Amino acid sequence: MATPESGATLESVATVAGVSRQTVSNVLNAPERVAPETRQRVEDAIRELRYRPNRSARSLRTRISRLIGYCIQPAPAGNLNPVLDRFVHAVTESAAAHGFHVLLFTAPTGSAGLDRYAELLAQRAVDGFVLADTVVADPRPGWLTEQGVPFVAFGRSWSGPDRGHWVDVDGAAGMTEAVEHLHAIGHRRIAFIGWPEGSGVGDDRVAGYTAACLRLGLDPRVVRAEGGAGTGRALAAALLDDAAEARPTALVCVSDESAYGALRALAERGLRPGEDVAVVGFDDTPAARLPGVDLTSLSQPIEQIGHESVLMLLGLLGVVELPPGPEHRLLRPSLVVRASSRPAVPPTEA
Amino acid sequence: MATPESGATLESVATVAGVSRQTVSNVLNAPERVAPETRQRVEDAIRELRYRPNRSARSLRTRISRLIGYCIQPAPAGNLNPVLDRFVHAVTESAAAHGFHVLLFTAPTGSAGLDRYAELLAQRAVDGFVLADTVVADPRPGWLTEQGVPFVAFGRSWSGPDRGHWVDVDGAAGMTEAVEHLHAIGHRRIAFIGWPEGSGVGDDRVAGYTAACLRLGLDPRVVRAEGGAGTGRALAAALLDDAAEARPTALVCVSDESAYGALRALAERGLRPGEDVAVVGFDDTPAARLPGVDLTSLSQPIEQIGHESVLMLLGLLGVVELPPGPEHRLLRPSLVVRASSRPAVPPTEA
DNA sequence: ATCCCATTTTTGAACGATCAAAACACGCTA
DNA sequence: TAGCGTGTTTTGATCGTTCAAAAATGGGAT
Repeated sequence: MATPESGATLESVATVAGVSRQTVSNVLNAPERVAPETRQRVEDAIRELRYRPNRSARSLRTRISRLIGYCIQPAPAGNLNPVLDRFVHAVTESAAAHGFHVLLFTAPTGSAGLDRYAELLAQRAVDGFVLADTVVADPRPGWLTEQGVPFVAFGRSWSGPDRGHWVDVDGAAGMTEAVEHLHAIGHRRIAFIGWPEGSGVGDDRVAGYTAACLRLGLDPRVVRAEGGAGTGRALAAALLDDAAEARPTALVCVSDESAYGALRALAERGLRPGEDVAVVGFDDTPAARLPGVDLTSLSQPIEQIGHESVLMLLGLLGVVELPPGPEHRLLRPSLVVRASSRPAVPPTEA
Repeated sequence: MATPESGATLESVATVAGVSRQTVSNVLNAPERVAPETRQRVEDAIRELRYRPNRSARSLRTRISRLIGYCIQPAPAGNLNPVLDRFVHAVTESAAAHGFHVLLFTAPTGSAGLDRYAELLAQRAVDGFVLADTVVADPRPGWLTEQGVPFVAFGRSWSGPDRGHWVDVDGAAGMTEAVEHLHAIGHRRIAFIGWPEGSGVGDDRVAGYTAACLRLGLDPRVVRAEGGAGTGRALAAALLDDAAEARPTALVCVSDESAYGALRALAERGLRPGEDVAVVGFDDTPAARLPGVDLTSLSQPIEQIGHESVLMLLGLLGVVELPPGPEHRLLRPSLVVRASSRPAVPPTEA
C-alpha cells in the first residue's frame, strides 16, 4: 500500500538499520562522526521509512523552534500595496532553504501589540522576528532589543537611537536617480510631490531629490501634504496651474499612489504624461505597468530585502555565520522607465 | 528588575503554588476538576511567574501542534490581486482566537508541490491545511483526502469528484445580482465579458449571468477570451463597435481586471462609464474605488471566508464542535454600486 | 601480551508537558 | 468501625529528540 507511514521515529529507523538511536541522530546532525558504511545503512533506512525528525521533540530538546515570527498588521482598507506580499514570500522562501518556517500572527499596532510578541516568546514558539511595516516611533525595535530577542527589521528606526539590525531601501539614492534620469532627457523644472515632514521614509526621499537638484544646479521645489492619490492629484493640480514659464515639466512623486493622483490631474488638463509632463513614482506597484498607465517608478528589491533579512536573522541565531558586514544593509531601488517619462520630446528650455 | 523570566515551567509554578505539576496542568486544561481555592492559588502563581505552557512540550505529548499550514504560491508578476492578502489576515486572526497560528510555506504548483505538504506532515509541524489559489485539476484536495489529512479549501474542486471541505463564493449568485441591478436601472442589452470555457470559476459566473438574463427575458450575449485587462479591452471594443441598435448598454465582466480593460475601451471611444455604458466587475479590488475609476463590482466576503475556513478546519481537528452544516459553505458576494453603473440615465429602449 | 589513544557507537538523563491510574480525603450508610 | 462513593490531588510513564558521558572497537607502540 505504501502509505506514508508517518509513524517513523528515530528508534524505528535505528532498529531497521541495526544501530542505536543516537547514531541515527548523528547521521542527521553530525554525519562526520559516523563511519561511512554505517552512515549509508542509516540513510537507506531513513529513506525506506520516509523518516523526518519530529519538530516538537527536536525543538523541546534544543530550545530552537526553527520558526520565525512575522506579524501582519491589519491592512488599511483600499491599500494597494502589494510590496509586503512579495516580502513575506521572499522571507518564507529564504527561510525554507535553512529548514525554517514563518509563523504568522496578528497584533494591534503600537505598544499594545507587544503582548503578542511576548506571548510567543514565553511559549518558545519562535526563535526571532522579522519586522515589517515599521513606522516612526515604532516601539518594537527598542523593546525587542531590551529583551535580548533576535530580530531584523525591514526599515530603519527613524526616530530615537538606531537599535537592532535592519535592511532598508535607499530612498534618497532612488530619488536622486530619478532626478538624474529626468535631467538627462532634458527636464529642468522638476518638482517633488511629497508627504509632510516627519515621516522618516518621506523625508529620506525628499532629501535625495533635493541633493540631486542642487548638484545639477536645479531649483528644488517641494510641495507636501498628507494622503494618497487624492492628495497627489490636488498637489499636482496646483503645480500645473502655475504660469507657463514656472510650471514644472516633470513631477517626482513620493509614492506611486501620489503619482496616480498626479496622472489624473494631468488628464484633467489634457496634458499627456511623458510628452507634456513627465511623472515618476516610487514602489513600482503592479498597476504602474498596466497599459494606459505606464508609470515610470522606482522598484524596490523586495526579494533581496527578504533574503538578506532572513540571512541576518539566521546569523543572529547562530544558524549561519553572520556575514562580516555591519548591522544593517541599505539596498538601492532600481528605476524602471516607462512611457510616463520616456519619449522625452524635450521641453523647450528657457 | 521584573525580567520576563521566560524560564517558568509547570514544575516551577507548582512549587510556588504548593501543588503538583498535574494540578497546574489541570487548571489550564480542565479547571472544573480543581477545587476553587486551589485553582485560585495556582492562577496567582501563573500570573506571578508569567507562565505560558511551552508549545513544543505540549505538542510533543498531545500530538497537536496548533499550527495551520498555509502555502503561498509564487505570485505571478504584475498580479494585482490583494484578495489573498486579506484572506491570510482573516485566517490568522480567526486561528488566534483558538490558540492556533499559521505556518507559512512555499511550494511549486501542481503535484510537484505535494512533497512540501508531506514533509510538514511527517515532521508533525502542522495539524492541517487551509488551501487557497485552488485551480482546476488541483491535485491537493484529492491527495490530502487520500492521506486523511484535515484541510479546508477556499474554492471548490471544479473538476473530478468534489472531495473534502471547502468554502467558496457563489459567483453565479453574484452575477445574477449584477444583471438584476442593471435591469432595474433600465438596461436591456447586457453583454458578458468572460474567460474561455473550462475555468470553473469563470463558468460559474457565466452561468449566473445567463440564468438571470433568461429569467428577465433578455438575450444573453457572451464573449470570451483568455487573459486580463488587455483581453477585456479587446472584447469590449468588439462589442462597442457593433451597430448602434445591437450595441450593449451594459457590460458585465468576469473580473475587475477585464473591467479595467473594458473601461479603457470606453474611454478610447469617448463613452462615459455609467452614463453611456454601464460596467460591472468582480472582486472589488482596491483600484475599483479609486477616484476616476469608480467601478461597480462584486465584493467577496473574504474575511468571512477566512473565518469559516478556520472554523471548519478546527471542527475537523476536534478543537471546536463541527457546526451541523454540510461539508461546504457557499457565501454570496455583495454588489458595491459605484459610478460605473449608477446615474443610469436609462438608455432609450427599442 | 599489555597499555594507550583515537575513532565509533551506545547508554542514561533530560527537555516540559499530558495521560492513565493510583492515592488521598471526606462524608454517608450499614 | 468498616466499607463505599465522590471529589480532588499526586505519582509514574511517555511523547521523540539531543546532550553528556560511558563503553566498545581497533590499531600501534611498548
